[in-house]
Amino acid sequence: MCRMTVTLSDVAREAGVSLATASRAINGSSNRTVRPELRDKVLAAAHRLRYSPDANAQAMARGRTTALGLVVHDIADPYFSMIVSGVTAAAERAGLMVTLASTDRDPERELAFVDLMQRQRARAIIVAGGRTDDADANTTLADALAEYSSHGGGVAVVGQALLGVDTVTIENEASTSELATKLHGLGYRRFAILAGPQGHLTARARFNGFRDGLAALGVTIDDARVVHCAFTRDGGFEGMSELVSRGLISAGGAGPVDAVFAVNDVMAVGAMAAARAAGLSVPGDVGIAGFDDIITLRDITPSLTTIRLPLADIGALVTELALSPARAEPRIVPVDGEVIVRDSTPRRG
Amino acid sequence: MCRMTVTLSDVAREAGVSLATASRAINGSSNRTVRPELRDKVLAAAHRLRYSPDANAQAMARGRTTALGLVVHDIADPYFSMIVSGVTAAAERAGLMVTLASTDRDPERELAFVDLMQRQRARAIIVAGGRTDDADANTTLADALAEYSSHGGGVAVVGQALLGVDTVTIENEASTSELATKLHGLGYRRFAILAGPQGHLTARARFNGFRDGLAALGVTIDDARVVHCAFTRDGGFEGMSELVSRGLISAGGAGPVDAVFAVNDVMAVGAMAAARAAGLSVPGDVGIAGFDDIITLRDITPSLTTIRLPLADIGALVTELALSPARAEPRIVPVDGEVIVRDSTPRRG
DNA sequence: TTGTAGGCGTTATCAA
DNA sequence: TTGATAACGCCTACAA
Repeated sequence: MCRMTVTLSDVAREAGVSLATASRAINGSSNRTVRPELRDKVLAAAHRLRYSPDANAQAMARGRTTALGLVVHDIADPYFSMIVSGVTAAAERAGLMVTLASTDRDPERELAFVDLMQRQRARAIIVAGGRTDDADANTTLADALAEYSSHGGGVAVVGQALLGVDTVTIENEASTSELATKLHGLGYRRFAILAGPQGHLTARARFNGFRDGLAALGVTIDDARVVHCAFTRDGGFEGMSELVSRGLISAGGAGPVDAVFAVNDVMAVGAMAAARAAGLSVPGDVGIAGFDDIITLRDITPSLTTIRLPLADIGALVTELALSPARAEPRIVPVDGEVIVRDSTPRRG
Repeated sequence: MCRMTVTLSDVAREAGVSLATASRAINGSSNRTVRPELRDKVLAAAHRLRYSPDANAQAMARGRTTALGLVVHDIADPYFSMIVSGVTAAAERAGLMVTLASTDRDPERELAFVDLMQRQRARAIIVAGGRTDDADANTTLADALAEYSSHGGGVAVVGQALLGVDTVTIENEASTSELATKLHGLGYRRFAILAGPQGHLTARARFNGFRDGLAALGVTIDDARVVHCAFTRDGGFEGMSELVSRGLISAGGAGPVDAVFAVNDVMAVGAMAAARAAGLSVPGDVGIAGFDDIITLRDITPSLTTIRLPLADIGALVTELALSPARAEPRIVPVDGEVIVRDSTPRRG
């Protein structure tokens, strides 16, 4: 039934060769030097005994592992699951296995995972997900990553470049600025913004870019039209409800606001739901735009004006960064978003 | 810069104690026996030297790891990412790290991953995702899992109970049968089905359940109204387009079909898009129902009649199964779906 | 309570 | 080309 584990020694004995030879035959070590005849004998023995190499022992002997650590805020969020998809694909290509942690934005859990990967001697760690402006948390994480990195581990993050490591940054400002310009070009003039949580840097960047884009066109957004809310569907719902209850949006597009920009797609969808719940029509009474171009939401009605991010590519990219030899200076790789205008913001007569 | 790795020996020397004592102090081994005074000295030394235990070495010495393998078909699919979310949460509670593979439904990659986890001596392997009727692939996978299991690894799958291991099954037939009954109760009589791929067992079960539920009410579905298509959004789109082009669905609900059941939500959404693209209205011209109750799609318009699955719970459940001591007989844990009627299938006058 | 020493399964060095 | 044998970093009887 459950005989002891078969080790390489067993295989060697079975094949009538030395341990060293068996090792060489099975993994074709550096100097490919083992007579085919013996090699086959070893392989046959290994197969016969159902030998399975112990990866932990190999890792120890070789001094390197085959693990890649990946931290995301929330794996159930389509934004992250798409990035993870890109990472797993790239990792598989690189012959690595990915160890995943979904930390729910908890700095302590992020830290714990970095420590865990450090102990696992993982080859690299990837951190996905925007930071907040919690300087302590960022510093602590940066320190942990630096410590890990100083022992030869690769590190890369997607988000803001403030962890002192290779980073894939999203051109949030530029993209939202462009979105603002396009919406303006479509005839929108009176904007409100569902700006996400206060300390959320990605949310902030998207908000700033949008506001600045408008400012460049001479349009300003007063504070009463900026609602801070959770970075989630429910946050969008509540934010929009707030706008409605403030009397900013009303039927016939006659309200003080003719378009709402939500700093991500799921918020935008929540906002749409809130609008409907309030008896308002989108885009009839108000236009709505989001950010991310989440695939699952591509069939929403009306189709959502948004900014497309190549999330899977970003995952692949950050993996390459994490795996490539470290530079003295951290590399920053900016990724552009593409504004996509759809039915949720038709031309405003 | 990159000094050699700090080992436990270094810590022991620095603390002026033996290796054994250092080991006991740091991990508080079985018999908690180490004078507080010494313990503190060791801990201080460890901290001073920035000691990080080598998990691989520990795994080898202890003879057990802390890894949990998880295979899904496609991590970018919200169905799976939700399950993964449940698994990662449960794994964290159990003090395990999860190693993820997204296999894109490729049997060879599934196998490769099981083998990989076998070599890693992972504590357990979880396989999420319905099987196909490819007997060879199923047998091969079952064998690999059995082999793994015979070495003491835990195994559990969510899907069909044909791998000979603990399984969380979805009550596909019962749920879809109930859905059929409810739709019938709402006045629908002339159904078409977007049935998914031919060999896909989950798709088949959902189709069968729906058909049987109708049959019990004296309603039959002839083959012309069953379209096989990919288990994806695009599959749903194409399937619906096919139905339309066959002249089965037309404006005013006057066509031969008054409701379409898609075997999952993303297909249903694709079908909605196709209906719209064909100038048809949902639910005006045709009702549509799906399966899964994907959260991200909960705000789709019209809101989708579907069957809710507690996906995160399923993830937690399958994790518990995988981690609990193996039984002689595989356990089968059925999970019910809950029919949720929404706007996409209003009462039919 | 602490220390000594053997072992975990491989790889790698160095002779033969 | 092959084979002893020493690491690899840690845990754990067993002995002191």
